[in-house]
Amino acid sequence: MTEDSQVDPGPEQALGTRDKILQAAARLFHEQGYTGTGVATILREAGVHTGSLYHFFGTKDDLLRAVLKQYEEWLEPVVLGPVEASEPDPLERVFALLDWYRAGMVETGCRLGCPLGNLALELSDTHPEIRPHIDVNLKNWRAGIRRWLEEAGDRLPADCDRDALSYFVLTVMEGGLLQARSAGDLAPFDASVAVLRDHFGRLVRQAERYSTERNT
Amino acid sequence: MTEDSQVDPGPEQALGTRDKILQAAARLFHEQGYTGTGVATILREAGVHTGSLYHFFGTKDDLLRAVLKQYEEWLEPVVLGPVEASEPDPLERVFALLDWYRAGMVETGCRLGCPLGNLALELSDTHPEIRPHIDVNLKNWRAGIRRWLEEAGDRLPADCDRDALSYFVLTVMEGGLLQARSAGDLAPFDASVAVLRDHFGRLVRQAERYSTERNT
DNA sequence: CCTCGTCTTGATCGATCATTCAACTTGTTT
DNA sequence: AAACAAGTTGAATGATCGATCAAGACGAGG
Repeated sequence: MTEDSQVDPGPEQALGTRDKILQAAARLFHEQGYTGTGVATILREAGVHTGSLYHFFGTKDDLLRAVLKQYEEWLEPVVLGPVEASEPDPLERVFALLDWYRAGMVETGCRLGCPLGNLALELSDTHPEIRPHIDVNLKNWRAGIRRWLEEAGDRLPADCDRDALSYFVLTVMEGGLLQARSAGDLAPFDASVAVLRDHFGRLVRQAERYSTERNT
Repeated sequence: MTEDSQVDPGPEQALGTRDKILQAAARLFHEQGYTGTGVATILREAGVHTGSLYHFFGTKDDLLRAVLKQYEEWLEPVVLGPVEASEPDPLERVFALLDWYRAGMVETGCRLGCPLGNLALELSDTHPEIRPHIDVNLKNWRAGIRRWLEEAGDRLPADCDRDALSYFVLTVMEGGLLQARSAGDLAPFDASVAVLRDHFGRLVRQAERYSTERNT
């Protein structure tokens, strides 16, 4: 019996035990937070047993680290890649990213928000050994955004601090999501994105102004 | 013995049992989060016993609500008032507020951050009955900021959406703090505030430009 | 067929979780 | 001084916490 007997299990069922745990843990940490999620719940949702979890992950902390590692690996293929594929304009990619997050919030009725942001605020004080792992993720996000800003070339003013601006985009995203979740309404997020767009508009117009001056 | 015997207890010791619990709970929720703080810890830090806590607060949830209520009452006297007293310029008050938060982060070595923001991300999904209480607090903050923006009058462009801008200021604050705590460094916060200041500068210059045009 | 390493099963551990409660002290009212 | 409410004490509850571990299942290599 080298071939599969009976039915072909769906791709969801085909996950190995380790991946089932990882998937369930990621979802539950996102929904309920790290401290708020018990190991027993992860086991139940993943459909595995105690020993399996502790076979692959020595500790609940280790499991969290594995989840954060997976987030690192997903950034390019799941987040940045699709955005770059759907939006050629580097500056518009910033807002496509924000829209992507917005769509996620609409789907869940203003719940959940950013998994990294949630863990960041929950754990960066109490779990010092976890903080760097969250920081690496945010750093990668920021590097992706900065790449777009640099691609934009002279469409942004030459003296514009693209590093600070890449921090700023993440800031707007996380801060906007925080307020949207508290309000149960996307208005705070939308208002924040609108102001960010206004700011980008001013930067672009300033760069255009300089460029036309140079050509006369 | 109608008069106090022996020593006059310091103002810290003079707190009633209820206030001691409230103070300890507020501090611990801020440091460790709501889920991460056990009732036993609150009792130990407050120096009271089980029954006392449940005499004044029927539930851990009720205690959290009382903490949030206290935050509401503290906003004017502890936050907005001092900022307004120290900084007469309404626009500069926005940045004085951000500086006030920054100073708190410096004191604690980039720890803690905003107590409301922490609770917002931790609980707005899992504790739906708490979410409105957090939202009211954020709404009050925003109202205070919007008051300043309106005081600024025509120093901001007439078509400038002050409501969106007040959302935006809070967004920058919370988003900047989140990144600063993850990084263990204030650079993300400072970079974000710098961009915000740049944006305000552009708004003010736009308003000035319009005003001089009108006068010629 | 046997054995070894990988993985799974599930009972079990002590610690901690939020909460309850009856007994007790204290201060005020009559 | 009797009565009563307000507040305190601390033991005890069952539930759940993260983690351990011995026993078994399973496939691969000899």
